[in-house]
Amino acid sequence: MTKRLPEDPAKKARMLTAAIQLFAEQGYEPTHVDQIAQQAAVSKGLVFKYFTNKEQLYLAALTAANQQFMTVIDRTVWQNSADLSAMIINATRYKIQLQLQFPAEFNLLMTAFVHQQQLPASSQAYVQKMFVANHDLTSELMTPVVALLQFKPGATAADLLEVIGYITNGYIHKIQRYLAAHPEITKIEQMEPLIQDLATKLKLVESGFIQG
Amino acid sequence: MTKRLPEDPAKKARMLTAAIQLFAEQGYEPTHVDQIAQQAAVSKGLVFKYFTNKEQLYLAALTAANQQFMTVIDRTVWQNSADLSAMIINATRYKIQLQLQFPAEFNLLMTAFVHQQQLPASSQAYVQKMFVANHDLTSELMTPVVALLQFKPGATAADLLEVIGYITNGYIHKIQRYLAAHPEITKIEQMEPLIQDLATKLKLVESGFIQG
Amino acid sequence: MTKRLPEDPAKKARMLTAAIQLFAEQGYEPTHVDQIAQQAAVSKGLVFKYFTNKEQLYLAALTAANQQFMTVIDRTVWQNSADLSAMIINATRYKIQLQLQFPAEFNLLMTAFVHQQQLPASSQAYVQKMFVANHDLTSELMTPVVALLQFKPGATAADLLEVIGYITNGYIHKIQRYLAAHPEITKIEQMEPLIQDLATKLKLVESGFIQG
Amino acid sequence: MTKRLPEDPAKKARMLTAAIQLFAEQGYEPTHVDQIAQQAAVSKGLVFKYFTNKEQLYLAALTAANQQFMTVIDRTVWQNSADLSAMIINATRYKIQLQLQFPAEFNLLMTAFVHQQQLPASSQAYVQKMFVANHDLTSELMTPVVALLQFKPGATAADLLEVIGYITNGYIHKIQRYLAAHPEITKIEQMEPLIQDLATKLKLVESGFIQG
DNA sequence: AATGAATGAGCGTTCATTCAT
DNA sequence: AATGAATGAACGCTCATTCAT
Repeated sequence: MTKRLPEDPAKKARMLTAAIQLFAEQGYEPTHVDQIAQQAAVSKGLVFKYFTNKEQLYLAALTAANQQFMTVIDRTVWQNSADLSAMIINATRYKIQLQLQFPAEFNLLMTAFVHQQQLPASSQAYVQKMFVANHDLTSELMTPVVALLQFKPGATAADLLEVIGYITNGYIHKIQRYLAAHPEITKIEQMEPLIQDLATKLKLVESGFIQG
Repeated sequence: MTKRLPEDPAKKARMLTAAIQLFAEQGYEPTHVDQIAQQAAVSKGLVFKYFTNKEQLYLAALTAANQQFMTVIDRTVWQNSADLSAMIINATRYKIQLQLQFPAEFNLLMTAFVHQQQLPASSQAYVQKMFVANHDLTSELMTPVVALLQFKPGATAADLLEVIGYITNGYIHKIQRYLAAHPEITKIEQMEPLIQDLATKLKLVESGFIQG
Repeated sequence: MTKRLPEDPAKKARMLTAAIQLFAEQGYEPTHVDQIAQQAAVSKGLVFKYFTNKEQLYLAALTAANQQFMTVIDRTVWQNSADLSAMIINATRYKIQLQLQFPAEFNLLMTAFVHQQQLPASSQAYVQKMFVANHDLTSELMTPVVALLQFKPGATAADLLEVIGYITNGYIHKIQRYLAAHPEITKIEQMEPLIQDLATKLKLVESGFIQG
Repeated sequence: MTKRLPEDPAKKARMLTAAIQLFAEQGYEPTHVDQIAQQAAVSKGLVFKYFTNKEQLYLAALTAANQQFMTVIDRTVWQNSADLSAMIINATRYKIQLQLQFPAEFNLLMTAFVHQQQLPASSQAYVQKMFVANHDLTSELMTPVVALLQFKPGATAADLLEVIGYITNGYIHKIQRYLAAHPEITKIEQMEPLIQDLATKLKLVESGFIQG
């Protein structure tokens, strides 16, 4: 309803791109608005006109990064999988692909949780909500696949999802560290060994590590 | 009566306590030396006399928090366990106890990794080393127990340790969030349901979630 | 109306003027950037934007003061002189004129040597070079005149130049002290007695004080 | 009349020695009371008890350095000279000896004039007076010798004394720079060439540089 | 008398934010 | 709308001075 200010979308996009990259690389405090403006090839004043203050800019960067993934995401990756392990492998492979494609956005979201405490309370709630939504989406996509499984007595779908969540989360961090240490990697194929390793582990979680 | 010492241990302790708490709550950059001095009820000058500069103070806080746990830690918790799950449960219960007893120290160490990039390079190396040492200690304590297990074909002790690492790590964060949201909890007994839940999950990882 | 320039020359000039005056009056350490900003009627931040730090500001003040004289200096004063005494008198009269015209600049340069040891090493080199250049210029201007003189046995042009250097140097200080004590003096004519006195002395040095 | 506080003369002397050396080496501002106390092997508190504040300490150091020379000075050096040049040479040689013997004191007095402006007005007056007294002493010692000279028409004893003052002053600075650059020099004999050079110049001033 | 731990005003410097153009 | 010069609060840190012991 409220008439939006006429904003140049190209400039706004450049600012967000710069913000995403620099906040992801350096964190919240060490990134200066000056830097972002310069990298976006706009004036500092315009950054404040479009985003009010540094905190809002950070939040906008976070939202944009999240949107990036939400827009691009291909749900069929989750849906067209034979079984749970295959699904997770597909999903992980897909995430790595996204990470290779949008490294700055990916990094920003990964570090966002951590920087929450450095932001005013109001922002923290927003970040929180975003992550909950992400988590819910993943659950939603996984639930139908898990529902088909035949669980042992005492085991539940929720338990398995939670455990898988911890493992994949840990693995994503491992991969991120690996990619950061090996910037020459640009193709998903080069990550295949790690993906297969994760597959093995997930299979073992399904069927059990221990003889008996 | 009390002889004035070159370094008053009471004051130094107050400064470290304040530093641990504030760095843990707010992170490195947003915490100001003034704040720490005020909370420790000493002058700003004294903080610099005792710790040279803000970076060293952070490092000292980190070291003190780490020492706290290293000193107090009871290795028998790991060693006197019937099986792997029992061991991890004992360890987790023990960690929760420490977290309840030294919440600020615990939080500081948990966030230290994350703040690494915001610290000068020299500090990063120190933090890194500390965490490697911690990880090595855990591995050392766990290895003998895992060695006794009978693994299924294709499963290895290393795989299991890695997976367990991800799960317990995720669980520790879950518990930390839970405790932060429920400050009324002061006794380990109140956390018993969560611990039992973790136990169930670990058992399932050992034996498998899926029928057949 | 006035276009806002990246560096407002009026402001920069005000800062330099203030810096020259205050550094000259008080020396390097006792002069505070706050003071300079206030006297120049700009914010402290702007001083740093224009001059990076206090040391560079001092150097800029020094350079500006030096430039002032280099630009204004009229070499014909040295060149169109009948003999050595006349030349030195002309030069001295000219220096007094400059001192009356740019007292702060003059004072700053006079005290610069002395403050060298209180400046960071990098600045010392610069100051040193500036003074050597000044000395070289004076020598260059004087050499042709001295070369025409008929020296007594045992006397050399170099000796005479050195002695004259000590005397004029001492005299310049004397005049500077005199002007500082008599701020009502604004015209070179009022200094004529001192100049004539110096002329007499230089003549005596040429021909000798002592009978026989 | 007023009962003096019981002061330990040995400690006071150590403080003054340290103050003289450090103020001479580093100047007023860059020298810290901490440093002086440490070098004097007394507590910082005692320095303030004995000298009230840093400024008074500086003044005391100056006075002590001056006293050092006043006490030690051998007036016969001036008095037992055949003629003016001999007298000045003797005096200069003597000053160099003092400079070698009490380098810190000598340096402090040489730089005092310059640091005057960095001290509060009250101190400046004191320093001023000290230098005037020194000058008067030199004049008093020289006057009888100069009085014996047979001056050319237009030349006066006062003129000659002034000119000689400038030259010797310039020369003392030259020697001081030379000694600072050649710390291996410890004996007056090593300075003899410079002294002879000065002698030559003074003779030339007496009799004139120029033929005819 | 003597100490040196403790203080805090004040320094140089940074950077988010404002505003004249 | 867009700029970037200008601001000033706030930071980390120093050091003359004080005062409990």
